[in-house]
Amino acid sequence: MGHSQVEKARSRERILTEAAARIRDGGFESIGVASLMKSVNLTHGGFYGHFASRSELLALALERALADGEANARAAAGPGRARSFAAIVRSYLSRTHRDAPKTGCAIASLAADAGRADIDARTVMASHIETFFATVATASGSDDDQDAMVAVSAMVGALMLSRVLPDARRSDALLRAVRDHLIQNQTGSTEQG
Amino acid sequence: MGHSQVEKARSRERILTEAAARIRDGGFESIGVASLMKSVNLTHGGFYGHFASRSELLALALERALADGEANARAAAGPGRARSFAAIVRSYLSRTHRDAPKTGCAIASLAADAGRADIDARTVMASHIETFFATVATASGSDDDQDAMVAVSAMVGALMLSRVLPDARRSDALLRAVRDHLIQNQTGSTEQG
DNA sequence: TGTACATCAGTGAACGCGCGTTCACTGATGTAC
DNA sequence: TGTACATCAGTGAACGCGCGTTCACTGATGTAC
Repeated sequence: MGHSQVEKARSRERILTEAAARIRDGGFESIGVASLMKSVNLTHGGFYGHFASRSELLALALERALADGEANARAAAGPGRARSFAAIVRSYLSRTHRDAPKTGCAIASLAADAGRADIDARTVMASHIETFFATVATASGSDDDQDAMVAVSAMVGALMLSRVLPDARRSDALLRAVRDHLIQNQTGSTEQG
Repeated sequence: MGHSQVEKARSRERILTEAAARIRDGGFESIGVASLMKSVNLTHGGFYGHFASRSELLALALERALADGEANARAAAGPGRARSFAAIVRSYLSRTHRDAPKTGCAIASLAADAGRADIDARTVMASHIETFFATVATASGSDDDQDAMVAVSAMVGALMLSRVLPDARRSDALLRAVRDHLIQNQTGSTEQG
């Protein structure tokens, strides 16, 4: 059993990573200290050597989840390549993304929870929402973010709704409809028929 | 203290109504049997005279919340008048709606929770999502619901995101951007510049 | 390099608390006569 | 209409359970000499 300082840092990392995945999958309430530690092969007592409280962990896990989702989006267009607006939309509204909330956009998974949370959580998520707006605005070559707001709202909404629909065909159809619409009416640039 | 059958039915109604408001405000986890009963001026023991379990109440409260939200939307355009697409969008993306989740659209409040829930909850919400698609399609005079899907996704996404943003000005700007965009590019009818 | 000791990451039993649920009870309701 | 009684809506104490948190302990780590 490892007890070195290096391993402690690794343990903390594993706890945080697991927590970030879990909150996206099942919401904040899905995290219990005991079960979280168990899934990382530690016992619950050790938790407090890493975090002051469950609440502190949740705050850190939210930041981690948001950063994770952003990093995933960044990687989506392929290594090194700049993301086009279409590439962002295609990966965000893919079945892959819909079916993997654990590793996906934390804004879509946790916006409702954040909306009910304290000002700190909302502020943290807000900065990531603004980043998303800016990223989309840039990708579509727009100077103001009005159209980016529309595109981001549609993407987040469609992803969330697609995760509710139990009929796979309808869920797919929803993703496809929003994807096609956004790509055809390239927000930010001139309207295309 | 009333104990008649009529009052029992009223009690049940008050519990359900309160629960439907609460889950939209704070999610399913915000409902505790004791505190729910207390806010309706009853004691926790009586709960089980009305519902078999907390879980049964939650299922009923979800249906009620979804129906409530829909009824509100139906009333939004004024009594008796058919809702135009623009009227739907304006009321859905109003600051009033954003600031009153308790009485607002349960899809926006609970989509993430539903996405994580069992098939029953997802099926119930799915039928209301489909109704929303159909309502918007009809209001915009379209025969297929592709464009309605886009509009609904954008509305739901924008409402949720607007509830996260702590800066009122940014939140307002988001609602306005999506509202204006949807109304200008009347989905379903011919594109307008 | 080897030994002695302090540190500290992780263990697991124990805690207090709040929760959903049960149940014996109370007293108003409503029916039978 | 009035009385006697059964019903049953609501009460509140008590339950078992799981949770977050604490803490005395263990044994590997890593430092001092």
